[in-house]
Amino acid sequence: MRPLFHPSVEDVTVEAILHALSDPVRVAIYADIVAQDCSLNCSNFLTVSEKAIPKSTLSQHFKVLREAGLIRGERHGVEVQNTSRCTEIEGRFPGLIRGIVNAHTIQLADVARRDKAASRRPAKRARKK
Amino acid sequence: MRPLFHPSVEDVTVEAILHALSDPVRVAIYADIVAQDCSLNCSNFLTVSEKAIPKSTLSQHFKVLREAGLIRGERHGVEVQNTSRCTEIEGRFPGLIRGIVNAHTIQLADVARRDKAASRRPAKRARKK
DNA sequence: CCATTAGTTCTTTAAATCGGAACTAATGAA
DNA sequence: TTCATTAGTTCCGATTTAAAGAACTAATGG
Repeated sequence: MRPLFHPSVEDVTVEAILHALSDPVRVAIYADIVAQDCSLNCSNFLTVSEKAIPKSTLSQHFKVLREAGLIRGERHGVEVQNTSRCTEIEGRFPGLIRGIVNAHTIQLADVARRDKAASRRPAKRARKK
Repeated sequence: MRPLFHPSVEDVTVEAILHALSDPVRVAIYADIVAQDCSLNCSNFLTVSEKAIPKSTLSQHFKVLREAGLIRGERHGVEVQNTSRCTEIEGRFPGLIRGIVNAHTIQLADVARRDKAASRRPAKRARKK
């Protein structure tokens, strides 16, 4: 089984990073990998935000993150261990990853706050047109 | 002629911002608008990096940037004046825009440096397969 | 050798993107 | 007013890209 492909840091592009992280499922995965700094296999993510995600889709998501240079995946027997490459990327694009992960955290908090407020409020009916 | 739609800052999402800026043409446009802090009409961008871009495509790009909350567009007679909303976004997601624009600048410099090095080097023929 | 587990690849279907052509709205000239 | 021009949008067909079920592969433990 041949090892997974990874671009070298100097081949990493801002566009690829932004594209990879512009998908809600992928940021969730990436944020998780960064948080526990490192290592999580694919199947740990079979559900993201209470929604089941087919593993073919998940496999593609990991591939996109890998090819954008955001994570490194090493096969260990039957499973792959993923680690974030954020120090490498920080070296080339200082502040980029931090800015994105931070923004994502803020947004998650905002959404949680809004949902909570909405559940305390009487059900708002659809606005008539 | 009705005014253009703009999301309020709290409705802006990280995903939409990253998606908007994951396109090379759109980052180029956005970086330009941010640089001259503000105002440029659509047709100033009919060519990006020596390549002509059809105006229907350009119109869509501006729409994506607008709806992501990155720029504000005001109609002045027949043309639209675009300004960046980066202070607003900075308020909600500190460091996000700076990180991205900065990374983009670094990448542009790297590409220029590489191209220059390549032009000084003898033409490298395609690797045989 | 077989069963199981973790991921990948293939294939079909659905959605997003690109760009040409036609259209609209504002402005200026005759 | 009417006509031409300019700036942008909208519509639509063609191409790209993404999603997910099914079939497949590779490693591991009986």
